[in-house]
Amino acid sequence: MLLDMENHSTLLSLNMSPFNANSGDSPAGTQSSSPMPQQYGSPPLSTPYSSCQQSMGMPHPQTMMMSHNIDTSYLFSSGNNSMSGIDMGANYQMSGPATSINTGDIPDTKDGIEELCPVCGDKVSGYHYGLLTCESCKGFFKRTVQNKKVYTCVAERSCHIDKTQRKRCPFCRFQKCLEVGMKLEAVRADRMRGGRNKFGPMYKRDRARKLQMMRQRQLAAQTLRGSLGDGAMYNSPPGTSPFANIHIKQEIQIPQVSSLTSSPDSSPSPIAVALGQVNSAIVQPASNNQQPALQIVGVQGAPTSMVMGPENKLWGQANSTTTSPHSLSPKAFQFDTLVPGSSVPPSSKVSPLIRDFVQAIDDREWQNSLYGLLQSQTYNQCEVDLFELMCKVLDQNLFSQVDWARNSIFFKDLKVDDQMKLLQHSWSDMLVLDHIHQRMHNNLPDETTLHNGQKFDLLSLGLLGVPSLADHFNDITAKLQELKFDVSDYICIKFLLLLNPDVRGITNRKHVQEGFEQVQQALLEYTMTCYPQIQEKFNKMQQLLPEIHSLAARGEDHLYHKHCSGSAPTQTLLMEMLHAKRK
DNA sequence: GTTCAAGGCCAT
DNA sequence: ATGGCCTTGAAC
Repeated sequence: MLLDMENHSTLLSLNMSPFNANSGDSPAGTQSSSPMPQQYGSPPLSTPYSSCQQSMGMPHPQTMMMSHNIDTSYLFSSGNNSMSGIDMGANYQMSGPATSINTGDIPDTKDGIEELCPVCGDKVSGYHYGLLTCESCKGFFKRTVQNKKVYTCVAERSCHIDKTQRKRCPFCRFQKCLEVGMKLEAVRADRMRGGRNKFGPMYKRDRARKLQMMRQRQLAAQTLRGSLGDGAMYNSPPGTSPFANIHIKQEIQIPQVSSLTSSPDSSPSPIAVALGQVNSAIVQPASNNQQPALQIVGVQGAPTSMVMGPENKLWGQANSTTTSPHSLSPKAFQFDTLVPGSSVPPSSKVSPLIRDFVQAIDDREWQNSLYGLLQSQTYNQCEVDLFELMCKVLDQNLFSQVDWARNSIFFKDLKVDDQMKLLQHSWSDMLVLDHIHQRMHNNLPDETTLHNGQKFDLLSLGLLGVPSLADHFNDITAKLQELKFDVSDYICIKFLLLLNPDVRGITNRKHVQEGFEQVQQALLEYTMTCYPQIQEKFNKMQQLLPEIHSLAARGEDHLYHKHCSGSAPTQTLLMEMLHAKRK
């Protein structure tokens, strides 16, 4: 089940690859040696994070991996999502449009965009080491890398970094530089001056995107002005007008999963952790990414369902470039909130089992997580690898799925071994089914524009990255639509996929079988009672399961081969699932 | 020739 | 050590 240990060890180097300039395409082809000191590559695996006083100048590989760990641990948060502990200080201000709107000029990127440094919030002076930062953070980053500085945090490795306090803790400042995406490999080992590096085209594209976004905003503002009358928006107090002063305040709610790919050798496998194999302990989300992310505390029996804290801001409303999540209620499908004409049957006709199933669905959370991840992953990034991003989203969905399962009736009573086997067998089917559900019942679009302007193909999530499966996917969706496939059907089918008594090696097959049959019975009664006009709805739905399975299996193959060719992130739950099935 | 993101310099 | 300003030089 666990990934091979050798994978774990290669992982360290793999994980460092973005920062290791020894690859063939180092900037300007000049990098001849890693700027990192030795301990960078050989972390003390046995005592990770043991002390913040530990002298560690350059970020430890493990601190770079914290995202993964946080991500794992979020499954175990008990209603106290502390992701807000990651304070990116991320003011991404675009005040340019205000000027341009007033003057009617089309701004250029230099005058039009006034962004704040993602590290400290100071004024940006240009692109430095991969992204727009201020002059001081540029210099700080350069000095740190060039001189192989070793910093220590005297506090909790979570110091707030802003313009006035950035000098206080270089350790945390450098951590933040890395978090926001400053690139080590852009610092030249040979100190050659001048010229351009491989990031040049990226900066150019980023500039073009920003310009385009500004123009779109300006257009929108002009349209709005036209419809509201000229004075309308200028009379608003600062910050209240939709366009006069556009602030895109970003709060990272889902940790970046860019380092989702790694964990120390000694750590349990993602799925084992996710399932709570670790002494049934609750793993608390790290309050910030500087700390041991997988803190195992000895709290037993605490609630483990994940509830977004109120501090988790949704996808920025001001962000006009990204499709907003649909207005979903916290629990999107409550039978009692039935509206006339809705396809959801009245609660009186629904068995308590199904009612409970449906009420446990939280689609708003699903979409928040999705858009939150897309947001955090593209934060101040000129361009991201869309396939890699898709894998990260799938991985996150997988974590959510494990979390859902482990809190679900029938499943939660099983031993972890059985749970693993069931999940290994059904995860991809369930991912596909989830996507069908999000698309059918929550109008999930097939595409969204990321914060950096790139288009992200949401449908590819449902296709597990295989575009050619779109027809098959649409065909299945159409058939389900004909059957008036509703939310109750969805969740029951999901349980049937999960509680598959035919999975090999299940020790407590009887319990799985009982659960399966109870859900089957409930679904059968439900379809007969609520959809008597649809002949054989139950059977027809069941007949579609092999089709979903075949689609998912093709997606799995594709992902597996991408992984084997080195194109997919490693050491993710997703990849572990792919490997598990092939063992 | 111009641009602009690298590295360097030096007052603080 | 910091950070504002200067110099450099490949890409355009």
